Amino acid sequence: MPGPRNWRCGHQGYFSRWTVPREAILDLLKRTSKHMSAKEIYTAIYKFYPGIGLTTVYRTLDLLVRMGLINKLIFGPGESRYESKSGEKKKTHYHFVCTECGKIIDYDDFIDKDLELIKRTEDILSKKYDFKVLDHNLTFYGLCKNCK
Amino acid sequence: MPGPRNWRCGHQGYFSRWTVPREAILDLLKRTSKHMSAKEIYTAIYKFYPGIGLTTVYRTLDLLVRMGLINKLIFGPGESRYESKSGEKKKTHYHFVCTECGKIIDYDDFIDKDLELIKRTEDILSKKYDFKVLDHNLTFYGLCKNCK
DNA sequence: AACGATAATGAAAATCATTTTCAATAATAA
DNA sequence: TTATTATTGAAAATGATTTTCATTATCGTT
Repeated sequence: MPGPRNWRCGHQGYFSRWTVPREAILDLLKRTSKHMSAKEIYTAIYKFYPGIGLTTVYRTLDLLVRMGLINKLIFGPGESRYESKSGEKKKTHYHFVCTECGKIIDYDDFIDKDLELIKRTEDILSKKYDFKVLDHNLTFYGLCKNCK
Repeated sequence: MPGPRNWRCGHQGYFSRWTVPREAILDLLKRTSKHMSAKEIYTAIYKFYPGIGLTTVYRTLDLLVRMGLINKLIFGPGESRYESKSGEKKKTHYHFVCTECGKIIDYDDFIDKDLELIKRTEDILSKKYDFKVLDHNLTFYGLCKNCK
């Protein structure tokens, strides 16, 4: 069944028509383990659906982010990258980024302690600064084994 | 004494002349507690040094980042922001970013536990993935007290 | 203190990622 | 099957940053 589960009756005002490009982009991101940029997604879809436009890719990615189906990753200057929250990578994870070659490694080892700490920090700081925490980012930068 | 300490004899190949714009930009960042964008820095310097160019601001910020004197902060799409590592804010700290109004709060409370955990994570993961960790980013996103 | 080599500068143009505009297309309700 | 209009794609616009290049100013040498 195509589209987000129950889209026929419950797409919650995010969209009104589930289209071929939307299905193709969501499906691609669910199947890949990579962290793809808009242009990479465009190129991949273009191979089997040459009618695709880069503008539509950007618009669809924005929609999927708002729907909470994918994450937008901003590791530094240049292109943003996207990953699905379901499919290939459903577990919460963080990232290593190689500043030399751009390689990205997902890690979810020992993440319980990380999450515990982050929860604690959120609690303390939301009280102290009266700040409602909605999201966070923990990323490590360095050199991968090929570049160091 | 202007410039990075000992620049006369020890600027380590980063530059060969310490100029008025460089001094002005580094000085501004040392004195402010804000996280300023290139354009904001340009506007601030322009008030007392109207000869300044935005290009020079970008070039100088890049130099200071490479020298390790300032941090470049990328919180999301749009402008990058910069903060001095010495002066106003010498302690290691992390950030809260309000996604509504853009307000940024520095925090360094309870950061010892954060740092300890991050150190441990770095150790474990650099072994497992053979990755040399050089830097990391921990940022919280949400709504500040005025926006929530 | 002035000179000279050249590093650094600033204005304008170029670039890159992303967003907007708008006429054409296609998804869905009737 | 048709009609409505949300969605699309191409092209233009935008915003942040980088590059180009002729001019300027720093600082080692005189």
